Amino acid sequence: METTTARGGSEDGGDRRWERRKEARPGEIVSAALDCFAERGFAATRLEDVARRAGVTKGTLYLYFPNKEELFKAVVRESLVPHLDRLMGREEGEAEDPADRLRRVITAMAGQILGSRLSVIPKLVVSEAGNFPEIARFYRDEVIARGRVFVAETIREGVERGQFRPVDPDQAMFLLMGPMLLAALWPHTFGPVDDRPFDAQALVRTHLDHFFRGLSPGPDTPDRDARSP
Amino acid sequence: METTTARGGSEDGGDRRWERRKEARPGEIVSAALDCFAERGFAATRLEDVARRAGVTKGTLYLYFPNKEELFKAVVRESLVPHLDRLMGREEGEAEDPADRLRRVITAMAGQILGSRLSVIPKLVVSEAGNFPEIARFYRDEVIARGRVFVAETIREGVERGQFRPVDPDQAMFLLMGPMLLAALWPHTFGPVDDRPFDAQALVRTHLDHFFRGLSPGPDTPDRDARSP
Amino acid sequence: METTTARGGSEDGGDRRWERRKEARPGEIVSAALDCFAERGFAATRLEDVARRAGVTKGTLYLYFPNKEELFKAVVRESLVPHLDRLMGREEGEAEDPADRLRRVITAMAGQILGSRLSVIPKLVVSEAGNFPEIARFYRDEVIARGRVFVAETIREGVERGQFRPVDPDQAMFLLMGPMLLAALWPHTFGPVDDRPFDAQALVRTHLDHFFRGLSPGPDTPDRDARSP
Amino acid sequence: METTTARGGSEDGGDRRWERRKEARPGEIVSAALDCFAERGFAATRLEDVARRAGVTKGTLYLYFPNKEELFKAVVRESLVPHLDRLMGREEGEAEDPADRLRRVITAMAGQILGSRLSVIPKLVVSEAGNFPEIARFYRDEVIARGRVFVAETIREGVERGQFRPVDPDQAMFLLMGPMLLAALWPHTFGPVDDRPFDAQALVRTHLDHFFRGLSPGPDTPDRDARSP
DNA sequence: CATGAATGAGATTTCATTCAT
DNA sequence: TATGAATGAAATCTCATTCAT
Repeated sequence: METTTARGGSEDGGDRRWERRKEARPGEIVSAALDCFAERGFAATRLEDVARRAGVTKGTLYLYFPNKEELFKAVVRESLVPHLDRLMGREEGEAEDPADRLRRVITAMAGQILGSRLSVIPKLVVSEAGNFPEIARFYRDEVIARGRVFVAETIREGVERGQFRPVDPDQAMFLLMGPMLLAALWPHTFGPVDDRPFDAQALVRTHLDHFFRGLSPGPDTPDRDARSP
Repeated sequence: METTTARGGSEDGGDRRWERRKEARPGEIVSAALDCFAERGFAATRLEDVARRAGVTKGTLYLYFPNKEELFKAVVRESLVPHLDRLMGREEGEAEDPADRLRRVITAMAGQILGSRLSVIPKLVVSEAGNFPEIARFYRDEVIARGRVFVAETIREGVERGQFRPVDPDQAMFLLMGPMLLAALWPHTFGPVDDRPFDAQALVRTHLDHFFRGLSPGPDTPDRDARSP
Repeated sequence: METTTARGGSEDGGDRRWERRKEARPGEIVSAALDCFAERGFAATRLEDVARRAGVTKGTLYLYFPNKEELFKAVVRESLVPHLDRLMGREEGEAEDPADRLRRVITAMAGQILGSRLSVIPKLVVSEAGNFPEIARFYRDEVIARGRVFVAETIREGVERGQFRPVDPDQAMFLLMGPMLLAALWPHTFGPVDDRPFDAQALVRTHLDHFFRGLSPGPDTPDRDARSP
Repeated sequence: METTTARGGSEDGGDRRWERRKEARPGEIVSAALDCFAERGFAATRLEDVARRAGVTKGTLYLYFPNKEELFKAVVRESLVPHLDRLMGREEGEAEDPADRLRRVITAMAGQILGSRLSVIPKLVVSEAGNFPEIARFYRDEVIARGRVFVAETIREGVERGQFRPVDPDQAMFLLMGPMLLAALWPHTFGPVDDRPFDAQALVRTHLDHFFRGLSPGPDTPDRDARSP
């Protein structure tokens, strides 16, 4: 469908250079859309702005994407998913222990996603999911599910190895991702109005440190009261 | 779901328009607005919907609120802020130690906010802050700032007492609130499309447990690498 | 200032002083309306502003005037017409010759009308006549007609006396009033955006001078070409 | 009076919407706007009426004019200004003496402007200037200023040549334009309610005659009293 | 493929007017 | 007589989407 960063090398070499645009278009549009969404949000972005930034006209957008929503899905698919695939893909030798692997992936996420314009995507999803369930479904399937499996498996492995104390892997995943989400949303939400500096990278480092402390199978159990009130 | 106060028919003799209820109106409107915002989000909510649900006409809205944005701020001010004030107010004797106090407040927040329709408010703020900076500023001043002080002070006190290991109170606050935010956003974002049950209360309990573990001044420091990559 | 007219001395003397307001009300409202109309024009004036300035509420306005249009007519009737009646009323001895009489009246008009907030009224009439024919009719009957008769008669008298050259009295009236109208409209139209000073009084003096020159039965007829092209 | 291009039915196969006539549209819209403004005034004209009369939809208006005010300015710019430029442009040989030139221009104005629907424009400006200062400024710059220069210079020239008695050129301009303004406003103000015929052309002829009489450097000065009262 | 003129369905906001009190 | 809460009908302006060219 419409595609992609794609264009997997196939006919690329041909001499019909003047047709290059045709194949580049969708990618250019998607990139322009991400920029616009990042600046103004989904609803407030006018397709005309996207078109202008992509160097085409509004009509052209509709040649590649049936509507604004699909354009948004394309943005997620093209911009975020490949990153995540790369990040979470098993390394070659993969002798890493679970903690190291999580640390590596989360740190890379912090660097490559939180530190880039991609960090708006979670905000966009949160914002639009309600009115565009299709977006929610898509994001859950394409992004959340991948992360869920990766984190939960890694946690489970760590628990099995006795490296982590016994925890519910799913809950652990939420605990791991919570501060990450906050770090992603904060600059887009309060950045422009808050004067205190916000260092997402530092926060993530502290988070990882704290997270693994809490996960370590230490002898003491400080929970006086973990029951509900 | 259409109305509430309703109006029965239209030509029926009993004309319940022109009811003067100056006292009750603002509250009813705010409540109706919260419902509508919860269902459709801020931007997608039409003032006509709010009016209908509150049993008044569009014009009446403007009698009490100068514009949509102020209506939103009123929702936050009337619905959320009083809760927070109550939650974070010092108890009578207040001999609690810092951990107990945090635990109590967070648990109450989970019960009273995460478990209610108020949980949409953070989502609304995240969604609309970009286009309505005034909302962001307002929320930061009225909500975030309050919480920031409370949490940071409590953490600091715990650190001073030697109850917590030395941490930056501000970062600790983000770590504490991250999973809370996730718990608030999740149902409104993926609730309708995700089949797995999501138990915010249980997540918060686990979170608190894990959070204080990570904060305990245990002897071992498992951070192999807390430096940036 | 309040105005004028009305309340024709009849029961005024009574001791029921506390009821005075009731009788003063219409006048106060009319005066407030004139102020508002002067500041913002007819259409842009909100009845709420009029009410506030008159120290009453919107509803009260409707006790005295059935609608905005009638309020406007009342303004003209109460504010302008009495002035004109006084201005154009024959003096006691009235031995004046026509030129002196015109000069006196026009000069007084310049002083009392052009120099006061009453000068907006012509502007309001021009502005609203199209949408409110009733206003046009009313103004023509109550204001224009009076002036028409006065000026035309005086001119005719001057012509008969041989003091003025023979002219059509009606056309002469338009020629006399044209610059007066311009002097009334200019400040309300271009005053706020034009930096050059505009001295209506001086203009009127020059106008009278020039007007009577043109009217004097001099020997020479400079019109090379008074025919239409 | 309703429409023009019309659209016949609605379900009929021949769909005449979606006609692309980029060249013609702005002119048609401006013309339709002038008609509407003439009928109802600026504020009371709904853009929907303009659109319907121009045979387009509301949205199309905004393709060519960013807002109602700009549409009005376009009307003035396209309809009135070119006329004036033509009228006041120097003739070829231009040996005319000042009086002849003024006479020619004013007579042409009377014929081409007073005698056409363009005569509403002054009325519109007077009506709306208060609420739309931008319109006032624009009109002063584009129309008044041109006329001011032309008339004042011509008068000055006449004075220098000894053809006119010494007068302040600016005041003379107001005196010249006063009756012209009256002639323009009258039909739009009292035309529909006044039964007496109003012959603007004849009035202008008389005005010119009278104006130049008053300007002629005759020996006698009839002003007994040109000083302020 | 691409264009961009044209559409048309709203959405917020304003205010003259009404009427229960 | 007076109030002022409530109404409801616009009116401007926006923008995703369509489609003739």
